[in-house]
Amino acid sequence: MGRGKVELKRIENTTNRQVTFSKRRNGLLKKAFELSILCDAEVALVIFSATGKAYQYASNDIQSTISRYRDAVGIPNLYTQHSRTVEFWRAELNNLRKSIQSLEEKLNHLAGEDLSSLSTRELKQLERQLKVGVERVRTRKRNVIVEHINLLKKKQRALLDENATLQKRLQETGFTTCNNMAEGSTSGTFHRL
Amino acid sequence: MGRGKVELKRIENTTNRQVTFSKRRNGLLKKAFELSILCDAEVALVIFSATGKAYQYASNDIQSTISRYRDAVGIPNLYTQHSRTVEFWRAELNNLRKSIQSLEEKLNHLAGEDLSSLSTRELKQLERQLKVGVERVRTRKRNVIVEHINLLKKKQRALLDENATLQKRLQETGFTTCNNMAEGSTSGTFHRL
DNA sequence: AGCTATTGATAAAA
DNA sequence: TTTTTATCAATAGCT
Repeated sequence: MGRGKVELKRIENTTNRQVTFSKRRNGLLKKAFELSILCDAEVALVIFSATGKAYQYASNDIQSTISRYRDAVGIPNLYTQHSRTVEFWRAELNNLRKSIQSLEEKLNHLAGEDLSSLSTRELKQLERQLKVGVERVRTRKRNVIVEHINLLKKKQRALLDENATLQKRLQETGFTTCNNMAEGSTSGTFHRL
Repeated sequence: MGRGKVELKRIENTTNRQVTFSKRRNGLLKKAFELSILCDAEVALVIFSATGKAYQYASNDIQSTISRYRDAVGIPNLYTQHSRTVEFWRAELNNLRKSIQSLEEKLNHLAGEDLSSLSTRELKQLERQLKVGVERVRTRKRNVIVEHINLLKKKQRALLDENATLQKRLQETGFTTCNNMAEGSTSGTFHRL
């Protein structure tokens, strides 16, 4: 069609190519439209020019037609994939929620709450567990206090040493000093235990 | 083109419609192909017949062309939406995991483990909490035992009543019986407390 | 599925 | 670009 046949290859002349694109594009869009009307077909057509401009015709809706096409061809629909992923995450969340519920129940039991569901046997075990916990906490508390005391003792000893050294120096430099000068000294402070 | 003009409306004659569909479909596919070659264009074409059969031409790849089209038109890409959803779920999961971690830490503390991070003040509080727990569990245990005892007493009383009634009936029917016949009776059993 | 008379599309030119 | 026009291509109605 036209004043001469055209080879089926890229039209090298830029102007020609662009003109032909414009005409044929319109023709294609028109024919797509006609096909959908005349034959009751669902058509979706997308064209990008070489320069990147987009043209489109869709008898219904591009998204839905493409989606239908994917289903027809058996390509897993993104929506399907999406919902599967969501299902997966939902299951994960449920698992974690259950874990949390279980942990909270245990915590409640240890706090002495919601015990009505427990048997005598379970109550005994719970009591034992709590006793162990109390004992360990007490032990730890004792240790902490002992450590603290030891630390303070160490500091005290260091300060005493320092005091002795300072007194000694003062005596060596010829000054006499009374014992209570150590208190309020700028080079060291006695901490009360 | 053809022996007569055609109105732009659905062809009512089914055979005609199907034949026309076949012809025009091929024409459309051919023209789509020619456009992509002659003018260096990117073309994607999807056709569904009225009967649901799918036909397609794509100079490059349907998926990529459609994706490009979406970008061009500014429709948020499904992939983007998808990854956003995933991000959302991931955040939810992380929150729950943190909750679980926190609960487990508390449980550990109540079990007297991993106490090194606790201050003296916190240790004191923990001990108090455990003591409260123990006390409540003991109370519950006591209550359970008391309830159990009460239940058994009630049963015993019922059985004693039954025995008395039975003895009375036996005496009324003229039989004499000794007391220990009640034990091993088929109508009632003494449960040991 | 072929065959043509016709109509429709479009290449080249303006 | 769009219009014109000469040609070629597509296809409607028949077989």
